[in-house]
Amino acid sequence: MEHCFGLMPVKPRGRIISTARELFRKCGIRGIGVDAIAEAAGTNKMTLYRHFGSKDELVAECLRDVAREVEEMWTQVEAAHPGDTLAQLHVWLRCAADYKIQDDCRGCDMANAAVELTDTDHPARQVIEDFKRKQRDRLARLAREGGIDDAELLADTLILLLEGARVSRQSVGAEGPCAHFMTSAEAVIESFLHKSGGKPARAKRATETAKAS
Amino acid sequence: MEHCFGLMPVKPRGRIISTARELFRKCGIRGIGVDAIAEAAGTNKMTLYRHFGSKDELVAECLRDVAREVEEMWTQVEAAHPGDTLAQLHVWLRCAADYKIQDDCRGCDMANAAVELTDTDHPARQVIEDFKRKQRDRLARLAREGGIDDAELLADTLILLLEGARVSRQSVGAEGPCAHFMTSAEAVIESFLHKSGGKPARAKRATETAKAS
DNA sequence: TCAATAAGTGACAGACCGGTAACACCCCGT
DNA sequence: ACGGGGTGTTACCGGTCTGTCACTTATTGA
Repeated sequence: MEHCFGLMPVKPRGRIISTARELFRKCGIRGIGVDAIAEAAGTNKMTLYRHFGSKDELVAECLRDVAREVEEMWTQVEAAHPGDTLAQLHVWLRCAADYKIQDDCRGCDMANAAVELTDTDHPARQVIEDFKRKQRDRLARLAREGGIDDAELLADTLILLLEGARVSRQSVGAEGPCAHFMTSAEAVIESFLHKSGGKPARAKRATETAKAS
Repeated sequence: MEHCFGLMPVKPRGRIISTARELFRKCGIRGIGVDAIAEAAGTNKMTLYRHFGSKDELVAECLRDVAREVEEMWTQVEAAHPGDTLAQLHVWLRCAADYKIQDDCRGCDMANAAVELTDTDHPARQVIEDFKRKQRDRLARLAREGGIDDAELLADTLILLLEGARVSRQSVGAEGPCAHFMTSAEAVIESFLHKSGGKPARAKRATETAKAS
């Protein structure tokens, strides 16, 4: 019996990660077994264990893969609006909002894993924390360089809104509170801009100098 | 061997629900077995199944118990500030914020269950959706009666903030973005009050009364 | 070409899971 | 006193889970 892997990586390791991410998302981490993952990836359990050592390590590696993907997305966002940090912020929000539209959306892989993996010593924990912390710092920097006074507070508020939208979608669906995510976020940014008063011009230059480094 | 159940209900059924809620929260729904729950509740698996029929039904019943508890909390909040809906809103936020301070906080049971129970036909799904929908309507009503123009948007924004705070706490801990939840929420309410313009006199008074408590 | 490395196979261990059966017990109201 | 319902106990079923072993086959690079 021959398998047909569309855009799948050729090497087993890549296929396993790709398949595992998909199945973890669909069934939950505890809801799918390594055997099923290996079979869906067109390989077998032994090869999976030779590459990852344990299911927990596979989970951690999948989340590292997610982090890499998001990192790529960020470089694209920066390339699309070089120097204009506020525009980058808006594009980022738009990306997140669009992502939530998808039918099979199951929220944030990182946050879901944090909910499901109750063991605080799980190897994926560090990955999750690092990722979320980096995301927070990046957002705060964007806001700061965008000339917003209370940049940290804005960043945290936006993060809470996004995390909330993703988790709310799984509770009450796409027509629930998460439907207004974009409006909420834009309104929050607007109110912070008004608080900061009028110095967005200099802020823009500051961003460019920062990028030059 | 005698057990010592502090404030536990006397009847097995009550003890099972109470214990199950605690263990589901600590270990995750899929992370604890019915046998362990029954034993921790000072009874056995057979009694558990005679009362609930299946683990899935036990989960649903636990969430119904959560909903009952929150309902009680709401009646207390209303009793504390009768008629002053904005004050009720603030107290509700404060309760949620205080709850998140706890060390063993694992976020919202409902949302966590929605993340963990990937099967859309799970009996707990209906409980979750009903609960979240009711919560949303109640918040919107409070905001509307508090004289806020865009009451639905404010309600949804606050819900997203709260859900986000709860899930973020599990990813990056209490010192992450969720630490600013109260500040974020108050700022959002404030900006909505300003937008509403015309009739903030009554609303503003309500805010101050809430702060005074 | 040939050797080293990667990948596939089937079986198995040991644990745990949800759920059921049969039977003994104990308390409580009549 | 007695009868019945709620409860406790033990054993068991079939299934699934993670992880391992021994062995065969394919791939690759020198």
